Amino acid sequence: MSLDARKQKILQAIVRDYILTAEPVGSRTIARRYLMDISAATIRNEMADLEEMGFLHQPHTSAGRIPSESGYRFYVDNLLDEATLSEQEVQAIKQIYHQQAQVLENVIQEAAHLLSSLTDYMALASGPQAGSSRLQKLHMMEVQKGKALVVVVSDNGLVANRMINLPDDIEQSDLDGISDYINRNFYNVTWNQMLKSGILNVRQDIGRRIEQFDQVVELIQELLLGESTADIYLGGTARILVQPEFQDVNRVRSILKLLDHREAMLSLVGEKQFTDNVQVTIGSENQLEEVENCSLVTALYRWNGAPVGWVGVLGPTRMDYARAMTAVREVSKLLTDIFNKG
Amino acid sequence: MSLDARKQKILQAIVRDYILTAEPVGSRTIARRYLMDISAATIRNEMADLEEMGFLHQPHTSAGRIPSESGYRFYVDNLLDEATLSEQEVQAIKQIYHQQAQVLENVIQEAAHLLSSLTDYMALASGPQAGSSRLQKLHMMEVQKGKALVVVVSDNGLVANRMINLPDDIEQSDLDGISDYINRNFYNVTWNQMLKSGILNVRQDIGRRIEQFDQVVELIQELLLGESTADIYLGGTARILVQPEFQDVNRVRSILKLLDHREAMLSLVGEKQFTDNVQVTIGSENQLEEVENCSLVTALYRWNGAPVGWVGVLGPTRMDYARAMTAVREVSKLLTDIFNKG
DNA sequence: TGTTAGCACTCGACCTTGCAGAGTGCTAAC
DNA sequence: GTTAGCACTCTGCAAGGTCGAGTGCTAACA
Repeated sequence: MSLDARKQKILQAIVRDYILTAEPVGSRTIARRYLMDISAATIRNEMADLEEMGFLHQPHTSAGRIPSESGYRFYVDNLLDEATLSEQEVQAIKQIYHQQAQVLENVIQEAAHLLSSLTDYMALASGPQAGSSRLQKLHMMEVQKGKALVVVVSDNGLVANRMINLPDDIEQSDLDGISDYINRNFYNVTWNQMLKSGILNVRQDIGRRIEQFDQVVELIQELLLGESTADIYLGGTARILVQPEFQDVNRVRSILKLLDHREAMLSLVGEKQFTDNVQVTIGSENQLEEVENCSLVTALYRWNGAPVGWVGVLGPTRMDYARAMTAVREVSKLLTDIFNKG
Repeated sequence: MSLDARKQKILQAIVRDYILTAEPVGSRTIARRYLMDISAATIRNEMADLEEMGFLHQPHTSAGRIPSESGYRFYVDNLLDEATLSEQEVQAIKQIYHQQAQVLENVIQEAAHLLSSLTDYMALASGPQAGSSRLQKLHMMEVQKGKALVVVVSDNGLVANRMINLPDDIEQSDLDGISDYINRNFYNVTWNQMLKSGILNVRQDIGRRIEQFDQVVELIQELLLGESTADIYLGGTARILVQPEFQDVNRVRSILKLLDHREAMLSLVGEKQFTDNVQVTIGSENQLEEVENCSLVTALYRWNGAPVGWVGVLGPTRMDYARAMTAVREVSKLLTDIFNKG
């Protein structure tokens, strides 16, 4: 039994209506509201088929149908109409672009808020994490006797810093020597290349002089590999509570627990995502069971051409996918534009 | 009518029982469970008095009594017994202290998690914000042609950095000149003193050479005055949902909305708090209406003797104040210890 | 004068019952 | 292959009844 045109139309109608109302959809509703040229009885027959094929299910005998995860999946892959943003919404996006003083964190945070207000779901955004970027500059500055600040910059413009302790006999000139050495030998070099060309040897040479040189190496590694427990920005956490499926506190709890484990949130998106398309993960397609009745819509943003982070929304599986996808796409474009204009 | 010893005992019993059960407390319960030497009828009379005095109220005629905000206030100020932490809990605290690689953000985040798990409420912590600290060191490094990173360190060990654009004709040696000048003239100087001794003049001198010198000044100001929208760390957001008063989603919503406005969360604690004691704010004593049926227990932590940030828990007004206060006190001490040992 | 027992009363929580409405599956007719 | 009709199922809701916890008041007691 294949999904002929009529079945597809019916499935589409059911998904749309359910997204709108959050109530199980009956055959009569479909006949009246969406497909006035066929009767409810016919639709009932088709619905029975669709249920057997796994695209729908019934909460109980005398209720309407609800799309299953495969139902949503088919809808997203085949039946979706592009959504468009209103002129007003487009303006709201542009406003961020033209904003003053674009400090990295603020821009991403604003983007998350914007995305959440566009979709009415909870928005997530990762801070930029350079996958395998290159060392641009390292600097060590003595801040007070016995304490120095190490600052590392990558070619993507990311910055990391850490305070380290020094033995008493080290002076700023020694630090300059070390950072000069590193800058000369490892400029524009990735972490992997560093390993090969011997940053570990440097560690041995210098290790005697700076006990905590390990921390410097670690800092470089974290920055270049993007392995730091990078920042996650959230927007509209409270908005998910508006959705009728989250009226029950127990359902919300598992999502909120995620907020406590930001490293877990990074894993939500994972590494599969290296396409420019908007990605949709529906229900249990997500690895984390905390969000097994949620869907996630995400997209990458880029910095100097390379993907460095992502934005997305998390909502119920009964999500307005068309709208969410458009909003996520536009906001990710916005971030890419902002980061590449400077 | 004054609060004689017996009334105090009864109030104490009611608050304790209500904290425990979250159910309105009846006279019989008190007589049986707490004060077996007086009868329920007597307690009823006393309770009527306590209600008239504003320490209790009744949800409806035939229900028990619930402490009012003034009831909690009197309890916290006069009737509280010190709580103690279990050996196990003390160990958990010490564990953070002895942890490796104490990166600032991680330590504070861990502290928030710890505090939340100790109390079962939501924990908040501000990142260090130096109130009026002193410039320790400024460094400007050219990262690529036309782009420089400015790094500023305060005497509290706080670090801020920002990327600025440069005109083409500026080189690293020029940047060094400028930062040398600032370091020589403003070392160990507060923002207020800088204004007096003329950082604005410097701006005029140098302004011609670096268009974006404003941003450098702004960065210094933000760091020294602690006016940056500093980081707020949260722990156990999901835990508040366990409390019976937050079974209703609408009550949770207003709290979660706070999470979206981190600058508002800073204002929760505000400036009144410059004592070393643990501070308790009950219900509408809080400025923000979002938390009008919550209580907040906070304490400062210090860095080199100066108060730089705070930790606290947010829970229902029916909070185990004794325990919360002890936990908050210990965790704030922990942070102070950690920051001062290095 | 303060304390206590007893009693009538109140109110919410909970259960049962009955009904209306929405929706289905099946069958027979078109 | 499509449709109308019908019996059946299940939820949601409102009405009514009972139970139990708790109160305020009064009268008796120490």
